[in-house]
This record gives sequence, structure tokens and C-alpha cells, in this order.
Amino acid sequence: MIFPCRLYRSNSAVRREGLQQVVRGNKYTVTDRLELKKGEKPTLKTIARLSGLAVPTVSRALNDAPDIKSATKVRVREIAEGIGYVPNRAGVRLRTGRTNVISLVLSTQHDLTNHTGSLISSIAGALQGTPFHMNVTPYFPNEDIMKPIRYIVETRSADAVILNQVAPNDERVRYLMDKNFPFVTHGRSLWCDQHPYYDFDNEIVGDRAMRKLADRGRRNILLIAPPRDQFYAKHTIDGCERAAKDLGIAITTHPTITSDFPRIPLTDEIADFLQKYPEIDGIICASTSSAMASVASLERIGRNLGEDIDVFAKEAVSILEWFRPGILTVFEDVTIAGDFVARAAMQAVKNPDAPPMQCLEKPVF
Amino acid sequence: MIFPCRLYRSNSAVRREGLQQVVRGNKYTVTDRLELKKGEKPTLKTIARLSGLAVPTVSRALNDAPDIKSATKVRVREIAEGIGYVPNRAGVRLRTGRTNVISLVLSTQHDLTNHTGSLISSIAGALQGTPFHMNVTPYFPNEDIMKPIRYIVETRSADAVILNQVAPNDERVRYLMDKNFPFVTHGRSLWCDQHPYYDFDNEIVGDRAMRKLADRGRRNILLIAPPRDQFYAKHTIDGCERAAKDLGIAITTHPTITSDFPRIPLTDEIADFLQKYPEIDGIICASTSSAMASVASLERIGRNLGEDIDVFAKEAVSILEWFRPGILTVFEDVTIAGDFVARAAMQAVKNPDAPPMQCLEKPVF
DNA sequence: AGATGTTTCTAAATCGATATAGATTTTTCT
DNA sequence: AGAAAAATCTATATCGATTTAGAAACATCT
Repeated sequence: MIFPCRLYRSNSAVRREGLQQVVRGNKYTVTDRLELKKGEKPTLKTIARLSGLAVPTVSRALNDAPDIKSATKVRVREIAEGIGYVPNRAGVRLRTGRTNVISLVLSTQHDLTNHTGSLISSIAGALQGTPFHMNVTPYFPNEDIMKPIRYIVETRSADAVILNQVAPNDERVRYLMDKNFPFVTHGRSLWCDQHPYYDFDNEIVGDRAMRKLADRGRRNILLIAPPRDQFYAKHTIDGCERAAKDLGIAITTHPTITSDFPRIPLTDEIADFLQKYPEIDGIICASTSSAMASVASLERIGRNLGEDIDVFAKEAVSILEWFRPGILTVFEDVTIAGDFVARAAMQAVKNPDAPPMQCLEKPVF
Repeated sequence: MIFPCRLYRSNSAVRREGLQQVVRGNKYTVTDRLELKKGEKPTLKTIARLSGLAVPTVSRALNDAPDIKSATKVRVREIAEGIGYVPNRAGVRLRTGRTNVISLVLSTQHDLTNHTGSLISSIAGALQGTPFHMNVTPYFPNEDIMKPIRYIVETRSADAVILNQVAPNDERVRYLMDKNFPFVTHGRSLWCDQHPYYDFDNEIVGDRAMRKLADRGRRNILLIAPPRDQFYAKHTIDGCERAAKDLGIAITTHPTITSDFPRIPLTDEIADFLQKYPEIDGIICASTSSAMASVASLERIGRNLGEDIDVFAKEAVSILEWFRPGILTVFEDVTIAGDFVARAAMQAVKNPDAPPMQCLEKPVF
């Protein structure tokens, strides 16, 4: 049946007869309604055809809009369920600007242990069953730290970002707050009271490390601290120094190397330091690899772990107890962090006015 | 100026006068052309306005279509460059179905060392400067291995997937080949001659491990093999057994444990095995953690590494040399794998008819 | 019955890109 | 010069969703 333009019948009228109307040029063709769909993926249009409703009605029904009869909502949802409808992400994104993507912006430090992997897995786990996907945007040591952030914000390629290795006065944090773009940090910034974050309380780590060493009679401690540009370096150092004052023992932060250095310089420098200052009887390490290097260097110069010197380390993967018996450790569970930052990111997207989710995790000894 | 429908002037005519025409209802409004853009993000429309060309012309110019004058292409590209145009991914995706996303489907094995992190970084590195983004879709031990794959294919949420931990008769590979969906495997399948893959030649690893141990006078070797469902387990075992026959020495694959087991059962079982079969004088380990467990177990039962027994291991992160001196190792550089699979995935997307990129990497001793 | 108000739905426009078909312009040929 | 062919560009429809404004259906009141 072909009707010229004038004979156009309202869609609702046509549909009531169980038919379907198609516009082609200025002609309206009324065809039989297809009760079943072919082997192609269902869209709102499919549901509209099957239900006899208009596409926007279907959309609003699925989004639980207040102006749709609840009987209609039920019917639409049943059809959607029945044919396995999944919203097209490109369509939603184009129209609304929402990407349903959370982007994890990571430095590509070639770390020894798999805590990056754990972080990624746990974030993905938290995102399971939600409409959110996870995108990983690594940045490389030689490139501008702002580049990936600016890219994401300017192209709106994610709804929120998750950052790690946060500096106190972090340029990325400033930028994101300024742009009012949702984000979560793994680690605190100077303005962390105003944004979502998860952090492990490294001040307590430092404090308790000192006390453990003091309990074992150690009086002159060397700290292999995290890189100074990251805020948790300050937290760790503060914790150690406060405890040192409290306990009346000595603490020295190694002046040149940090816990993220590669194996060779770490081992060499620590060995040198121990030989120059033989009174050192305890080492606190902010990472697994610096702990291994510490042990290697004291073995090199003939000191005895657990006897004339102790090593304390924070680790995110339990490996040091395999390495040598007697290393003192505290475990930082990165999967908790991943789960938290993922949920905080979703919260920041869905509910931007709610107070930001924040967690300062107490280490368990 | 407002013109009724009849007085509509062709866009080219209007533009030639340096004006711009807007359709509103059935009225056409001709306004002054904006020479400069405001503070919002540029689209093809912006370039069209600034250049006086039609939107499709701009699109085709940027895509280097053959029917656009090269002078026009230059002009359009200059404007695009000048205003910092970046194509809207949702627009492209909706229209073309191309997502410019490559999805890495990973198992969330809680691995000790950071080779997953290295893989992710190196893939990201290879994707830098291309239009492709990387998406990570982990799957969990308790869930259907096909679920993420089916999701990606059915919703077309990526242009290609990268798989690891490939089984000989891998269901995912079968499905993807059947659907003709671009993919790359890290590891071989039974049909790997027909699809892109990267694999480390574990047959050679097994062979050379045996020879190294034989060189050191070892005659009874225990193999802690990878999990049997993965193809590289067979390659490793084959390599060892072939060399064993060749060299006239004995090889036993541990019957119950595999190289991915957790620390405790690994250590216990290996210690038991060594006590039951004291003639064992060499162990080949397919992973870092099984090598550590092997060392721990022989220390527990009083055997001496490097003296009455040797341990050979494959590792993706150099850590065993820190662990104990004397462990024999071969290094598998995961970053090469990541770079290769990323390029192979892009190739599979952009040039589906070209022969698949394949690499069987020879280990370096 | 007619006016008024509510509830529920629909039409049309839109987001940004591209494919298709068709319209100009320019070049070539007779 | 005029016709035919080639080169270059434009108009329109489209992908799948949502927003807006307005229409239809139904209920309530006088």
C-alpha cells in the first residue's frame, strides 16, 4: 500500500491496526508489522515496532521517566529483556556526552611486583555489572604528565579518571578540580578534603615500623623513602620522624636514592651508606624492591639480617617472606584500594553533589 | 534576515557571500559568518563554516578521499590543525561501527610479578599516536570465559581483542574465527596458522633447560609445568621430553601441581616429591613463583642449591637472581609480546585480508 | 455537554560523523 | 562554440539514543 503525502495516517492509528508505516521520499508506505525480529541486534526501534509504541516512549520507559504508565514500563522492559536489548553506547554517548567509561591513568613504572595488575583487576571487579567500562591510559616517563589528562577532559573520552602517584601540589588535580571533571586519586593531594581519594596511612606505617625496630633494640635507622614528589613520601618520613623523637632514637632518610630506584644503584648506595655509617642497625623500606636491595647490600658487606641489623618493608605483594626469613613487613592490600576508587569514581559521576568518598586506610600489623 | 522556504538560496551561494545559513522550522535564517569560533570544541561543522565548504566535503578531505582537490585537502587540514580538531569518537562509532578500541581480555590471576603490568604498558605504548585506545576487560576465575568475548562481539564494543592463556582447542578462538572478528592471541592455538599470534617458543625453553642441567651433570629432572589446559604447557613438556630422549636422561612432570599454584601447596608438594624421589637432581620451573617454591622446598629438606641439585626457571621479571644466587634462568620479555600483539591487532582491523601477523619468539640464552 | 486539567504518549530535532546519490563546475573533445 | 566526460563538491539520509515541545487520550468538574 502506498499513500501519497496527504493520505498520511497517524502512526498510532496505523499501529493500532497492527501495521507499520515507513517514510520513503514524500510517500508513506504502510507494511505489515513484523512480529519477530531477524538476526540483527535490537535497538529502541525494534522494541518500538514490537510494542507499537514510539521510540522516545520506549526510551523513557526504560529510563523510568515519570510520565510513562507503569504498565507500559513493564511491557517495554519485558520486550527489552526478551530480545536481549543492550543500549548502544555510541548512541548514548553522542546524544548525552556520557561515555560510561572510567579511565585509569597510570605511570608505566616497570615495577617488580604485580600491584598494578591487582589494582586493575580490582577496579574491573568493582565495575562488573555496572554500565561502566574501564579504560587504561598509561603515560610514559618521558612525556608530559598532563597530556593524557588534558586529552581525556578535552575530548570527553571518559566520565571520570583515576590517578595514582599523587603529588601534594599535583598539577593534574588542580586542573581537574578547575575543570570540575570527576576524578579520584589513589593517594592524597593538598586539597584531598575537597575530592574523592583513597590512601594508605603511611604515617602510621612509618610510626609502627620505627616502634617494631625499637622493640628489637635498634637505635639508628636508615629510611629508604618513596620519591619526594609524591605526597606519601612526606607521610612516611613524618611518621618515622615523629616516632624517632618519641622513642629517642635516630632516623636518617637516605639523601640520594628512593624506593623506586633500580636494583643496581639501590644496592650499591645502601652498601656504601652502611659502610660509612656502621652504627645503622635498622632499615625501613617503602617498597619490595628496595627491601631486596637492602638485604643484598648488607649481605655484600657482611652484616647479618635479624642479628646485627633488621629490615622493615611495606609490600603490596607478599614476596619478602619467601625472599629471606626475618624481614619485618606490613602488607598494603591494593585490591581494597582498587575497589574503593572504582566505587568513588562512579559516585562522583552519578552524584557529583554528594560529599566525595574518601578513605584513609589504617595498616594492619 | 529571514527567508520563507521559497526564497531559499543554495548554501554555496550564501557562503560565497561570506554568510551562513541556518534552518529553523521551515524558515532559513541567513546570518553573518563567524570567522572565529567560541570557546567550544570544534567539529566538522566548525571547519565547514570556517572554510565555506560543506560538512561532507570536510570529512572527505580529512579522510583523503580521491574526489577532493588536493588544494582543498591542504586548506581543510590547515584549518583542522589550527583549531585543534579531533574527531568525535562517538560520532564515528555510531556511523561506521568502528570503535577504535582494542580490548585486552585478561584473566585476573593474582600473579606475583608484574608481567601483566608490563604487557599492558607495552600495548599502550604501541597504540600511542594511533587512533586506537586500549580497553581492559578482565575476567574472573569463577565466571564463564566466553562472557567477555561474547559481550565485545555482540555489542561491537571493540574493533579487535587480544587474548592470553590460550588453550589448544580454545573456545574463544573458535568463536572469534567463526564470527570473523579480529583478534590476536598471546600464545598459540591449534589453528594459529590461520590467525595472528605471538608466542614465546617454550619448546626451545624446555630443550635448552634440559641441556643446561645436563651440562651440569644432572640426570633426573623434575618439571613443574604450566597448567595443562594452556597450549604452552604441551610445548614446554615436549621440549623437555625430546631433549631427555636425546640426552639419555630422565624427566618427570609433576603429576598434580602446576606452575601457577599458590605458594604453600607448591612448596609442600615439591618437598614431598623430592623426599620420595631423592634421585631428582634438577628442577625446571615454568614460572618465577614455582622456582621460589622449589628453592624453598629444597632448603626445607636440606638439599643444596647449585651443589646437589639445580633449579632452572623461566621468568618475565628479573627477580630470581636477587632471590638466590645460582638459579638458572631464561628471560621472557613481555614488552616485546605486548608491542607485537598491539601492532598485529591494528593490522587485523585495518587490513583484514592481509596475512595475519605471527611471531614465534626464540628465547635468548 | 462542554470546559478544564492530568496523564500519557508522539513528532521532530539533535548529537557528530560518513555513505550515497546527485549536482555543479571544469576540462576535454569535436 | 557546444557536447561529452571528468573532476569536484553538495544535499540528504543515516547510525541509536535522548530532549523538547506539543498532541492525544482520559478524567474531573461545572
